[in-house]
Amino acid sequence: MATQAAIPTSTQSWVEHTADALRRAGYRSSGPRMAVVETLGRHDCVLTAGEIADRLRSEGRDVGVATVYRALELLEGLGLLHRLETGEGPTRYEPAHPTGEHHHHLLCERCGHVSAFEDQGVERSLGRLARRLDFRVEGHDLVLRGQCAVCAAESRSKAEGRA
Amino acid sequence: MATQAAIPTSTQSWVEHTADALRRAGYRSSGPRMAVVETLGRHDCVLTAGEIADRLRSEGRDVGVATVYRALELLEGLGLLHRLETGEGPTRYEPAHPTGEHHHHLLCERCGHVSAFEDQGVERSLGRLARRLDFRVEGHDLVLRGQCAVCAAESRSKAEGRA
DNA sequence: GTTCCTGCAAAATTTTTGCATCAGT
DNA sequence: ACTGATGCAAAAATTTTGCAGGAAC
Repeated sequence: MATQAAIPTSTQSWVEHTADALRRAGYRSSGPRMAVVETLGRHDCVLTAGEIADRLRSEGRDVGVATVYRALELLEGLGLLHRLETGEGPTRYEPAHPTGEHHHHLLCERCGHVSAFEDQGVERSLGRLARRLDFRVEGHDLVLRGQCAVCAAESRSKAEGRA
Repeated sequence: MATQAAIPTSTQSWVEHTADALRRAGYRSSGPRMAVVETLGRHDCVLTAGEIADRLRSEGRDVGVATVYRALELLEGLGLLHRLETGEGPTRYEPAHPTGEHHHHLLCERCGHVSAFEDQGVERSLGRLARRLDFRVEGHDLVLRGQCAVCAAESRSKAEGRA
């Protein structure tokens, strides 16, 4: 029920869907803008604005940071991206799938690693909750904080060593 | 089950509990530090570092921003504060109650207002989920995004006016 | 040919840090 | 007294903005 495995992202289709959505909304599919979209589409994990700019630079496709930020802002406004803030470091972004299918995140507070999971039980609870609140719920963000398996094992063995 | 009413915060006791926890952890209960704690304790809603500094200044108790940030960092590290990032504006903080009792937030994306709610159904789902993951879950953050009742009413009446 | 988009660089915002001085225990 | 905490101011890190030139439609 709760999957922690790689989430199938059918990258290509999100990039295509995004290009369509931009055109339909009257925006241009310029080179730099699509370079940002393609970079996001190639990674199922979250990326920061800086990381996107760096990756593009290392591919020889220099795109100014301002352009990256503007593209991210536009895409998020169109519901094509999800934003994730973990409290450490800059804001991260990842593709939002048109199916409404989405996942949430596990943040390891020791190593900073972010991974994804899905859980239908939680989604159902959130759906029921949304119907009860005097608030028009349009989306939700959920982050579980703690220690990933690797770090948990490390801190366990350290504790044993000390004992 | 889902409460959106004011959450009883028994302010005084959190401030006292925090002073104790600081002392027990070997930290000093200095004037500026406790001024930050008391400001947080007087508000059940979230506050930013800047807001805390401003409130203190307007009370005549000037505390440097650096001190506010250092106090917030310390308190969060001791589990005495929760941190909330909404993606708009600076990080917000609020008291974390020693009972483990906690709430989550509703963020209105139109007016930026943040309110709180509790829901046992969601908490139970999250508990079940945590047991299934290969991850040592120590806490969770949940933000529901959308429109508050006021903004939803406004956008509804605007739509009618246009029709 | 328009109009939107980009890149650069400067500015704004938020948070962190170094260091001399001060206060809590 | 000792040691940690503060305040200031400078720096770092992240994001936004103005504007002249360039690219998409």
